[in-house]
Amino acid sequence: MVIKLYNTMTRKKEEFIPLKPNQAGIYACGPTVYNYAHIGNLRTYVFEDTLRRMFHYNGFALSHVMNITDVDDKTIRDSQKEGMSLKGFTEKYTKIFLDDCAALNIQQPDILCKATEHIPDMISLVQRLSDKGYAYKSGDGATYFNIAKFQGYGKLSGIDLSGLKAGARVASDEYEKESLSDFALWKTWDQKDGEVFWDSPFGKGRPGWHIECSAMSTKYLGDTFDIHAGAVDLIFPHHENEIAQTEAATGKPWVRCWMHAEHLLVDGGKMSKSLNNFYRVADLKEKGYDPLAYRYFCFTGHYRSQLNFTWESLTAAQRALENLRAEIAKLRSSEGGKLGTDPTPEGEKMGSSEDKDITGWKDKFLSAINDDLNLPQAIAVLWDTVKSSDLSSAQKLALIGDYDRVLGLNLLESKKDSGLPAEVEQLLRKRQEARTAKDWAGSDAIRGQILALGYVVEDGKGGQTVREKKFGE
RNA sequence: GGCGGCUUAGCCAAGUGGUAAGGCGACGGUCUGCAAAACCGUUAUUCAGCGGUUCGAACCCGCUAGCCGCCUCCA
Repeated sequence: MVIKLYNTMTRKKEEFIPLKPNQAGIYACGPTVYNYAHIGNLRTYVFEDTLRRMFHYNGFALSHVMNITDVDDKTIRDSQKEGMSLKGFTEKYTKIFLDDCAALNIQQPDILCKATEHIPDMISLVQRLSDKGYAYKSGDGATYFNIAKFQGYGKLSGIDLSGLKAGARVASDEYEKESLSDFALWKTWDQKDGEVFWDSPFGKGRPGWHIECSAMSTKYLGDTFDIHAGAVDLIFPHHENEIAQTEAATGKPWVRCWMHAEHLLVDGGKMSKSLNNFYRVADLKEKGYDPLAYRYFCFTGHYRSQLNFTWESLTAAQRALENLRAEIAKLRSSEGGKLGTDPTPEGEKMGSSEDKDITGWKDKFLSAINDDLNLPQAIAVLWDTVKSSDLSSAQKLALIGDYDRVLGLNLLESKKDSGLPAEVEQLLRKRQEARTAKDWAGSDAIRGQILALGYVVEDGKGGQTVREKKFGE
């Protein structure tokens, strides 16, 4: 089936045609590891994860590369503030970032590359630019890219350089550049950098911000590759500058499709520390939310739309996920346990005659995700499947397992049946006694005690049953 | 000032020319000692407002209002 993706460069949804059949090379801008990632950052990585999973679902082989920016102004500044070495400092935040990703079931890219481990690659790229006349050294020793020499600057962002002079933020104080728009390829060491520097033909210093992405993406994916992804704020100047320096160096078209995720808003506005609406995965956990509820929440809006985060909407997502799990548990029990924990682990054993009913459903799901990753639509297909009256429980479970290869919500992961706490068991016995004696007040009081322990008692025809309480119950 | 985007029920949101997906919530019914769960049913004659194109528009065009983002190191 055709895959359509929106390309920021052309501002259109286009059929995705890979450079090599059934293979895709993807470069995704990763984090600068100087602080904790917030949920807005993570939205972008959830998006990239679904992109990755969508390709796998379509049977593509993937080279998915992500960088870790572990040297820049902020990492240097804040590592000094925390009294740590740059390496120790960035490793700390890299680990936290990866843990957060794991909590959201974001799969690791095939190649995770650190800027500091690719300095020679960057130096040789700057050298090439220098040899071709695109770079110049300013009075302070830093090496800059000369934008005036590059045809087509601004083609991604649509920015008009002549209008930039009226811009609000133009830092003209720091360095001596020929043009305000020129950007650093190699920065000169200064005292504030302390121990952090590398020797290079351009002097002692460190790479500019953009050069790492050009150097590492072409190293691992070639001079031209399929997709470059990131969040919208990177369109300008980061990606614009990357294009300039990469295409200037190679003389070839670089990225075939640019994909950008929109921002997460909080209470209708930008997340900011001063508004105290700067949330981390740890904050969600602390409030009792399942991190995967945040993943589900991300799927309720399209990646190219701003999505408004509120606690109310996260709660809705949490409840929806719990309801989904409850439905799945019912499907399982109606299968009488004859299935294992995962009826079709790969979801690929379809196609046998009895499963022909489900290919129509699979097509619906595939159409949704192949249409520029329409996850809200895919979620709707999931619910329609769960509620369909035309499918058997086994078929539904097979489909859910299949969809979940893309959704990554661990829908078929069976909860370890850890059993009830002894305290709850005891209360249940006491409550049963009270009920036999028709002591309703006593029975209700014990129900309250059990609820306080996190369990809900329900009285059905076969007596009382317990389940874990739902969020907010 | 320049550029881009958004406005769909109480909330979160799909749909982008053929007559309003899905989730959450709410309400009514069945059941229950009461609840809960479950099941059944209800919940936008209408898509910010006005005008235009069209046999037909939430979807295309114009204007108005409101909101958001970017304009040199922010995902």
